[in-house]
Amino acid sequence: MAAVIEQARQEPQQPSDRASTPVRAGRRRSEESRRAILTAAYELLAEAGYARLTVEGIAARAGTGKQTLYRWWPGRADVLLEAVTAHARQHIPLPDTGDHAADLHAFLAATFAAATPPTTDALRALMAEAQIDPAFGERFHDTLLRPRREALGTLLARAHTAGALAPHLTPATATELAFGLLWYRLLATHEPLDGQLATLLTRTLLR
Amino acid sequence: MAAVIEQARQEPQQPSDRASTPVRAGRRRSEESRRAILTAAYELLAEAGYARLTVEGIAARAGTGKQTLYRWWPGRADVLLEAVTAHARQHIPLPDTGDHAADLHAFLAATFAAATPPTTDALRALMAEAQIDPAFGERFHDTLLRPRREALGTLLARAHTAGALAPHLTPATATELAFGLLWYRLLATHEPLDGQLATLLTRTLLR
Amino acid sequence: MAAVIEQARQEPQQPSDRASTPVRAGRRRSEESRRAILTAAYELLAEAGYARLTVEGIAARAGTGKQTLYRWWPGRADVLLEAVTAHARQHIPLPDTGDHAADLHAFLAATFAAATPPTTDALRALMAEAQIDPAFGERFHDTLLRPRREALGTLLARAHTAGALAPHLTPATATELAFGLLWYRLLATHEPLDGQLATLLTRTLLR
Amino acid sequence: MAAVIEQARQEPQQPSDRASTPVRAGRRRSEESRRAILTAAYELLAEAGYARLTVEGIAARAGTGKQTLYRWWPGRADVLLEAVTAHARQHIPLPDTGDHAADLHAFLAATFAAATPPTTDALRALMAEAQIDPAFGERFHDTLLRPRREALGTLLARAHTAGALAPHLTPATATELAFGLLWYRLLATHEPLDGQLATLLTRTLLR
DNA sequence: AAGTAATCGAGACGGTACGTCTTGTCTTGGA
DNA sequence: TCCAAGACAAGACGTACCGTCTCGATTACTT
Repeated sequence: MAAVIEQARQEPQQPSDRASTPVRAGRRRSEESRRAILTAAYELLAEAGYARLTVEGIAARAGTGKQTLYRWWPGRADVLLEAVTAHARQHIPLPDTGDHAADLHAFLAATFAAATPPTTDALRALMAEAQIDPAFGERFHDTLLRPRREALGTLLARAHTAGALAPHLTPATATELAFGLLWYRLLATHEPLDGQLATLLTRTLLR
Repeated sequence: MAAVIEQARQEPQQPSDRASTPVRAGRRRSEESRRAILTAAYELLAEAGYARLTVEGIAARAGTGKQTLYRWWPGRADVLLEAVTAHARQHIPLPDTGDHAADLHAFLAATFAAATPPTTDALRALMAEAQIDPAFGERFHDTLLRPRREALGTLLARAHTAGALAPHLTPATATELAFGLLWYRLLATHEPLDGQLATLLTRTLLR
Repeated sequence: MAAVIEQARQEPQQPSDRASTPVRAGRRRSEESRRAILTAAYELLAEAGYARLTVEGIAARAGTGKQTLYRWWPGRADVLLEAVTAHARQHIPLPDTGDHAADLHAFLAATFAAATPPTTDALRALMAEAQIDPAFGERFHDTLLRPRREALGTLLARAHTAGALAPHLTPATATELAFGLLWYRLLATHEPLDGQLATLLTRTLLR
Repeated sequence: MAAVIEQARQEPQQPSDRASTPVRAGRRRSEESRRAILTAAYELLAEAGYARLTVEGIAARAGTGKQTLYRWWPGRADVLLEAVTAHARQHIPLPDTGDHAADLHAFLAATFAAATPPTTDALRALMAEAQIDPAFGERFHDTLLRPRREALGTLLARAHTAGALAPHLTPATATELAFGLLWYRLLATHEPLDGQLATLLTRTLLR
């Protein structure tokens, strides 16, 4: 868990940066506190669930003040979002081998592989919060949902151009079918997502 | 809105009944309060969103005490669930004309037609709450999700038996694809669900 | 300590009453919580001093919620004020024997006797808060200071009418001299107030 | 206001000095920051009252860092104390003309004259803080209260030696009566202190 | 008609977390 | 060594709701 989060921030990503003044006075943001908060949030979510995940609890577990959390994130959901995106970054490549079916299958398999127990809890919480807090919903969309949707859309557009897409489907709807299935399993049935399902989806979406 | 809710309870449905003692002494449940609470919850959701929908607010708007709400529902989400199911009941028939494609299309079109603005807000809130409160999640599942999934499953099983299902698909996965698309649009993209989409789905899921 | 506070409220005094509606619905104010809060405040003041006397601490010690305190008092200072006035009520009679010197001495001696260690801490805190929060200052004035000033003023007015007041003095200034000495000792020198001082004041203020 | 404070520091007074090393390396204390802090504190007190006078507010108004304030003063009260003593220094002479009544009256009149609106707010705040923070109370006592009490004590001791004190009074109690009246007016009644009152006090304390 | 029993609106209760504010300390880069 | 800037841990503030618990009043069924 900690290991995962420590990997984030390799490239100076500045997830919630403030200004662009090149030289600034004053103490700099504590990278240690940032990581402690992300880790604490992730751990507490696993232990107690999102309903009992509180800003106070995160700060206490992380050994920081609440103000430090509020200074850098709007609330608990954004902390979780950063933790998840930091984690998920490496796992979503965009294969382009020329074999559309292989590419699609690889993408789906990688996506499904990233949606496993520690992360699924966070994803479900984030999607829930996105419904409740529209402002967070937009950030969630921009940060997590859209990039993945666009990646798959690009992949499927290539297939479409090559005439490989199943009849009647557009890249957009095919994307929605794929992610719809993913999220429906996460949110509604809680069934696992495996390679077999990736195969089935590949066959259904392509000719 | 109020009209919709007033229609519910035609058959004595006892949404959250207590015991089965046939005759009991004492004052009987106030139907007026029940309706006022359902209406107030629905209105407040539309006005302020789920984040600001509170038990206190509902009771105040309905002109009842909080205890009256807690006596008959576990919490705000269950009030909303009853309001939605009362509304949605009439709209989900299970057509069986022999024409699988027509049946499926009719089912999907009816389902999509029910998922329109006043209701979609409630559905999104309910799905969110189901992620946060697992106990409610089960009730949500049993009351709303499963019945619809089973209806579509039955319909698609008939098609499957007749060999009309698209290759590789089982009735279960086809159901997930359909509802996955529905919920993905509700939760993630907020795009409308129209008859055209029902046609596309029908063509994709059937041969 | 507790004993003192329990004596308060003998006559239904209703220190911070709300409305005058004779019949009210709803649960009634908990006398137990009220007493627990007054006692907790008094004890914590003695143990930790006014600087560390917090609303949270009082509520925690009293075993009540913070809201219960805020429902009935504006803040910690008003709790202390009620505790002190409940305590001090019995100790301030207004003697009228005809012997002005004896009356004055009795009044001062009783006043000084009430200003002893457990109470003095509270009085100093109240006077301090009165300087910092003008709104509380007015309540402090109306509840505690003025009644005592008026009592002594009445006593000294009788002496004045009988020509017993020291030359140049009015009842008002004589009152200010007496209470000025009292408060100066409480706030500035922390010297004790004894019967000897009452005698000296009596001789100085009367002929 | 600013003018008053700028006059302070004529003799190098070092209000809260550190060590006695005569010559030290490094940047020297900024007299500009010191004055800005004193002025800002005084202004903010007048504008917002002691309750809203914060270290952060003072530093922001003064254009300094908080650390600069904490480096030279223990807290906001000590800043105010320095501002007041700087102001009050010139106004309290110790007359000795041989005419005890004239001397006393002059002393009282000068003292009362110094206790006027801009300063009274600070005095009331200081006396309040002295009750709440005992450590500051001692500094307040040593810096402001005792010197004045000793001055008046000295004056009255001369009168006592000459047999001019009112019967039963000692220089100490007479001093307490005078300052008690002063502070009671400042803290409790907020009535002004005028020359007439000085006359009355002179007549009461002397034969 | 009297008694019993459950519901109702009202609202106080003990809790918990919120998001903000301020404290006093620490860490920067510059003077 | 000091300074302005500003992040930090800590902790209290006053508020908002939660779900529970009295209350007196009302409404039904049972005797």
